Amino acid sequence: MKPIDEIDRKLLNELQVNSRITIRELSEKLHLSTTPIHERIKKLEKGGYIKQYVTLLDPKKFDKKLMVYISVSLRDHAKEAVEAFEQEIEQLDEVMECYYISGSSDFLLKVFCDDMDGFHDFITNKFSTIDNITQFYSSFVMYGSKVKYDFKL
Amino acid sequence: MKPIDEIDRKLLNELQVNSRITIRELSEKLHLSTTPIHERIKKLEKGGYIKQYVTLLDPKKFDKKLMVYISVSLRDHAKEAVEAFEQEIEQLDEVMECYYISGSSDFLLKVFCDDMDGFHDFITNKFSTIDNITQFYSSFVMYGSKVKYDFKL
DNA sequence: CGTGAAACTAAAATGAT
DNA sequence: ATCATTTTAGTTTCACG
Repeated sequence: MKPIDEIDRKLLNELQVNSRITIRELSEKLHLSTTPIHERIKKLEKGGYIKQYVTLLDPKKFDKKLMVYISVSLRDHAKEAVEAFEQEIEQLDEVMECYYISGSSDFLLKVFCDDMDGFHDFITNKFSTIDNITQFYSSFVMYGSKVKYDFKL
Repeated sequence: MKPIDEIDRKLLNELQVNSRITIRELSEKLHLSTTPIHERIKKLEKGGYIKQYVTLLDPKKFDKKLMVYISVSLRDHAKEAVEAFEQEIEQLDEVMECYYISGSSDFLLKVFCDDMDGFHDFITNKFSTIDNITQFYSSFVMYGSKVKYDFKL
């Protein structure tokens, strides 16, 4: 697909940090009428540049007070075994992100739990019942000093 | 602030996965008129339940083809030294997330770069110039088998 | 690719229950 | 706290430059 120009960049920079901005507001900020703004957004959606418009909640307001990164090592690294692991992870609501990584472990998981009791329950009753895990290491997040979702375009 | 009820939960579940949904659509899905939907959203925003409406882009479409997790160990763990490190990280556009964690390292960083050359440049010219870093370990993300931003409410 | 206006659709404010 | 209505604002399409 055709490359993105300066107007698209400005458009996306606004949308990244506020997805509920109106087309009117965007047209004023970019000094264009609403028509090209509307058409460009549709084009960027169809072209796959825009993946999703999401609402970020405050996890702590919903009792998700604990964020944990878990490094996981598997025993069997065959394609089927890895995919089976991924499918099991897919079922777990607590796992927000799961990445296949290079290095000393195989997967890195970002997990949200209510608290330590909830994490204990997650590990004993859900996570550690998954076969093919040889070992895992949990890093508890004490706080986030930087969290953003927008790229500098 | 007062607790969230079943209607708020449904509302937030819809908004989490599509922040550009209209109030009308929400009113149809929840079998309510637009007024309470509108008021509830405003209340959830003011109450801090809703943090931000963001647009997620496809990093690969913007040449951010490499995602790397970096575990960082610091030499000095005094409050001022840790805050100084955080402030340096704040300046780096490549760092999307930075967490202070428990365990064998101090910080975990999520970093996006164009490619290996870009990562090399980031490490040599930006990251490793930060004082107080004793060692760091990079895990390259080969792929994400699960990435979501919505909590099950 | 862009403008500007028309027609359509939705949001916000109001008063009533 | 919700509904029905009105007013205000935003979206979308189209003829045209």
